[in-house]
Amino acid sequence: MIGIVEVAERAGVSTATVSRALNGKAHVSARAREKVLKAAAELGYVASSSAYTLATGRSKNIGVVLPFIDRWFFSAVLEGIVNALVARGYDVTLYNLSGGASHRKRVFEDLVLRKRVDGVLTVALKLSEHELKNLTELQKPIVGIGGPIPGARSLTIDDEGAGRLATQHLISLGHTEIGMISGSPATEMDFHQPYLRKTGYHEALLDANLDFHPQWMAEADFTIAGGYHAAKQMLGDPRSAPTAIFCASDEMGFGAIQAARDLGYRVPQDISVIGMDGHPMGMFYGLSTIDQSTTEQGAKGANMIIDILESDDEKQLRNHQQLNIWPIDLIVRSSTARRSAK
Amino acid sequence: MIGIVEVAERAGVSTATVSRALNGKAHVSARAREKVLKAAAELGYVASSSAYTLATGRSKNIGVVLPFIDRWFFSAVLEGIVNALVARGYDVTLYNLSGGASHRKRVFEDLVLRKRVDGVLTVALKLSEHELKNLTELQKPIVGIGGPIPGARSLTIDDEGAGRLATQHLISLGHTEIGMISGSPATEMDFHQPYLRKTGYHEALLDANLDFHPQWMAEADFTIAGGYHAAKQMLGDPRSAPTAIFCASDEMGFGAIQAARDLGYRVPQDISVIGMDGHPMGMFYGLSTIDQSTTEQGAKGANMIIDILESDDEKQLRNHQQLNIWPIDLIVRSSTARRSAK
DNA sequence: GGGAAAACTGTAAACCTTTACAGTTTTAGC
DNA sequence: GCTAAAACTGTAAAGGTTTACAGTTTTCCC
Repeated sequence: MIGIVEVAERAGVSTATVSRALNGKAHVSARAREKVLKAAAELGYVASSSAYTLATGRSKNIGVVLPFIDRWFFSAVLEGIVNALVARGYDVTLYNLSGGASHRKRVFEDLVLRKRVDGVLTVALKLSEHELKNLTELQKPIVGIGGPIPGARSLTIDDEGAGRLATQHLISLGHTEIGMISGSPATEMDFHQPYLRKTGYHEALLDANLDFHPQWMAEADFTIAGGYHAAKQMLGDPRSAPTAIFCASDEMGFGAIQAARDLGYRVPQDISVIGMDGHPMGMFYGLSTIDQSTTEQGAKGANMIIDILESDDEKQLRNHQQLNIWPIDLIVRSSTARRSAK
Repeated sequence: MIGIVEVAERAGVSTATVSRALNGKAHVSARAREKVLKAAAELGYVASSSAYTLATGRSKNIGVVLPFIDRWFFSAVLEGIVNALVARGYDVTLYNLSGGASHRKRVFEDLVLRKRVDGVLTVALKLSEHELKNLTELQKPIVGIGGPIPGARSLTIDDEGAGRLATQHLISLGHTEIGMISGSPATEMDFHQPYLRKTGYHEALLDANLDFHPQWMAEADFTIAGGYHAAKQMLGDPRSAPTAIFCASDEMGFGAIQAARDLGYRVPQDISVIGMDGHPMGMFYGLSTIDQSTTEQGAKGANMIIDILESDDEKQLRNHQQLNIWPIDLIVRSSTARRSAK
């Protein structure tokens, strides 16, 4: 086992100097620094991170908490987060919450508090007051990606505006009977997105003086299967079927397109579908969408938290409400078209 | 800041007893244990993981190294890994290798060696001899998921058998002109899968006495876009177009179906397509496939490494070649059908 | 060349736990 | 009730780093 003392001996200096040299601190002569670097390289020395953490109280490790990993949105955010954090010399420890309430409690009280992480990044998560308090008390910065966290910093798109924009796109194509497949509010892990996107949809209809019928509103779970079943239900009754559907996620959009085809509809001649998120498969299925450059958003969130941690201003560490709005783009493809005469 | 001494004081015992009680060790009276548990709960005490690691040499943390996060296969494996590890009380630290060679070197030499992890799980990764040596020297167990690691344990499907099975399925439907879209061997991060699956394909053709033409073999990068372009090229020339295609991943299968449709082919009447992996979208696009229950495979790999770590047998920690074969399933859907008369 | 200031370096304490070892109490058997 | 053994408990060292503080060397200016 080779530690800092071995390096110190080989370089002919004290451990303090080795530490200073290796961490790029001031008060080390150029000659000493060079000797240390050489000795460390020759011995292949790497400081023990647990000893470092114990001595400094910093772990150079960020905890990322998300409800799912294998759904596209989350894995895309995670990709952005991990790359950005590694680029800045931080590790990332992953916590996922699909294990139920007791598991969730354990994650927050046990793991997160073990001084393992310097900060916490949550993705599309609603924290309970208790959880937030836990984190806040420890003076660990929290940044929420994909939805506002009351009392903490967050980075999120304007979900209401996104819902409005998608709906307005359909209206501008002449559609007057517009359905929506939204997320179910029951899903405990998510935010107000379902609600906010729905609000945007309603507002756009209202602004355009369009009718709204309850059968044009369905709830699903953000998956292809969910979108498929919801769309089939909505489009199955020819008396009330809308001519366009706004889906609160691209996956649900894929499902909706498939359901429409299975029912004999042509997309977009008979029915227009617009999704949301910017899933890479969208390009291949021609799905119009609201793009939110998910991976870049993850990277931005990661950089936000490191900026806070590395700020000289101690006060930065304290959490406080702050809302950063991330821009979105309307991408028009071949799943939306002008309403055809019935 | 509340530490073990505060708990000891409150419980009226020594820190040694607190430690033993909290870690479920023997040699603690029922009464003492109860007092400690009560005090710890009241104070909300959680042991510092860095101090724990420093004292014991164990981090209760597994490093997971993968080439991508936002591609389905990898995120599905990761989901399985994380859930299994958390269930057994381990954290997971993520390393991804999309940052190029220098980044890769840093991951292996720097981060992995900082005593941060008790073991390493690699996904579809080929380790250099140097990297393997680094890990082996530290007596840290390594388990490779999705491809054999020479000199270490691995959990993988029989890729050659999978290629043979997919091809035989097409042959059994009467196809005689069968193309394949395989991975490119250039992609440094992956394994022999491209090669092995291709071998299985060739063997099946040989066994059935079928011809093979070079234009029936294309290489792509495992993405939808890659599969799309490769299939378009292969199917574009009516003189040499095959009547069935085996794609080495479901994503490429999706792309191939789309390309076929864009060229005016009907699937499966004019052309059969079979993919591989078991992507959840396959169900919606009716893609026949070879399923390898990816998430469960991740969980199994995670459990393998913990079993090694928690084994009483010290020798277990040493790495040695060991190949565990994971079973696969042929799933027939609506993208493959009997060859129709031309 | 002398002195003060600046720059550098080393010693040792601190970070918080686990655990070997030694010491104490309880149990069990006669 | 005594003794030996078993069970429990506490003290203190160890784990590997960072850093405050004190001590040493160098620099710079007159």
